[in-house]
Amino acid sequence: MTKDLADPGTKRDKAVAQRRRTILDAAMLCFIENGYHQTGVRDIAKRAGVSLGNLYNHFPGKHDVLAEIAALERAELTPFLDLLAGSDAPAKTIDDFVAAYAAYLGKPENVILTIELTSEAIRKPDIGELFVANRRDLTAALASVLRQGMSNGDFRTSLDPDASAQMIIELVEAAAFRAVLSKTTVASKLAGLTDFLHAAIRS
Amino acid sequence: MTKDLADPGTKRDKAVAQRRRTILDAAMLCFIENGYHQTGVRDIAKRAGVSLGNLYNHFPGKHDVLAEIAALERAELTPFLDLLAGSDAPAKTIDDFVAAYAAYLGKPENVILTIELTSEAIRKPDIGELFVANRRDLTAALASVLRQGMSNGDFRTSLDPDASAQMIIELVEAAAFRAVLSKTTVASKLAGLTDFLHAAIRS
DNA sequence: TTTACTTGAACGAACGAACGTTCATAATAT
DNA sequence: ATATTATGAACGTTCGTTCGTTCAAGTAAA
Repeated sequence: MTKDLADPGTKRDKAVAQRRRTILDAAMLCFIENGYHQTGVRDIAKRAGVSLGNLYNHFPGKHDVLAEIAALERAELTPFLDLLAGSDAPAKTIDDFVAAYAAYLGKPENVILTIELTSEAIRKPDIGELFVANRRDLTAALASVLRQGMSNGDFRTSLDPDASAQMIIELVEAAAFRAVLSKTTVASKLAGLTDFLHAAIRS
Repeated sequence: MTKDLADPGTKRDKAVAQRRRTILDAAMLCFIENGYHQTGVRDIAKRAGVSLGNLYNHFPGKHDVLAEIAALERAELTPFLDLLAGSDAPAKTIDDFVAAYAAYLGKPENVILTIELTSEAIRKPDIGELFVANRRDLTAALASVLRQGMSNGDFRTSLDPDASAQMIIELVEAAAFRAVLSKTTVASKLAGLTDFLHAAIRS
């Protein structure tokens, strides 16, 4: 029998959960600063204030640390999913979403972590699946708003809502990525983006 | 005095140039298959059929091999630059470009190499600069076509040609990347992309 | 409440493998 | 004869992981 789901958790269990979280946070910072492959397990342990051996009591290996971070990233999406789910004015919701998502990706660390995960996702199937799952949720929510807007006349009815949802997300992400590389801001690209976007989807 | 530019090249010089190229090709394949950090210098040397020490006669180090590959990638863009430069029918040229670029990125190895360079570009300034330089050329050529189309009535005059050029390129690249991760084809996404694009830019 | 027993978190030395790079030496072209 | 290229052993470092051990918290019997 495994642990009861309603288990309040002993003092020890809570401490363990906190340690795990500490390690993950430290790993995130390391990966952002120096990249996954340039980060050693010792670096993570040191930053987390945990011994090398103990890290291996909490995680099977380095890869699993990254995988757990990738899973954690899913939680970051909930604000955006909520924003999209509670829509009653599709055109405005899309604008709000684009602005909010751009603001989120305006923090370079978020972009860098995404890129770090991206390049691992190519060759690590488990991370790849998490990656596409995250994207699927966001795309579905956005497509739903697009469909609403197609019904109420906000958007052109010839729109392919699923494909368009993908592209809207990608436009924001690409702008954010470009901002990181060229050391400018996403905000400066937002006007051009929304103009382009309005023309693409509005009726 | 360095080597004369008009130097016809001795037999030896040519052989050396070929060796260099052989090594670069081998390195490219390694980086595509296993990623930059997962590839050892020995892997490159072995694949190129060259001794480990000799590789260091041709390149100062591993990083320089990647940097040279990044520089080489610039040459890959010339067909697209030519296509865009020789435009007399902007609307058609854009469609042709999108189709051609999508076809190029339809080969997963091109996408993977780009991602590999991308994630290095974040922390290696020299590669980052090559990266943005490549993109600047392509964007400029595409923006020029957009401007033509704005004059001749193909495209809406409210268009921001530079920002739009960026976004067109990014839409194709994002679709290609997504195709790699989800193991589908770029071709299947091309219809939705061009529809979205036409709505965004045409008058 | 005190006792003996169990559990697993914490630790860092140690392991073998692989890393990027250097170098003395051998081969070869000019 | 000379200059350059080719070679692979060797270097020192770092990698991810394993291991035996210590010790504190949890459990249950007395």
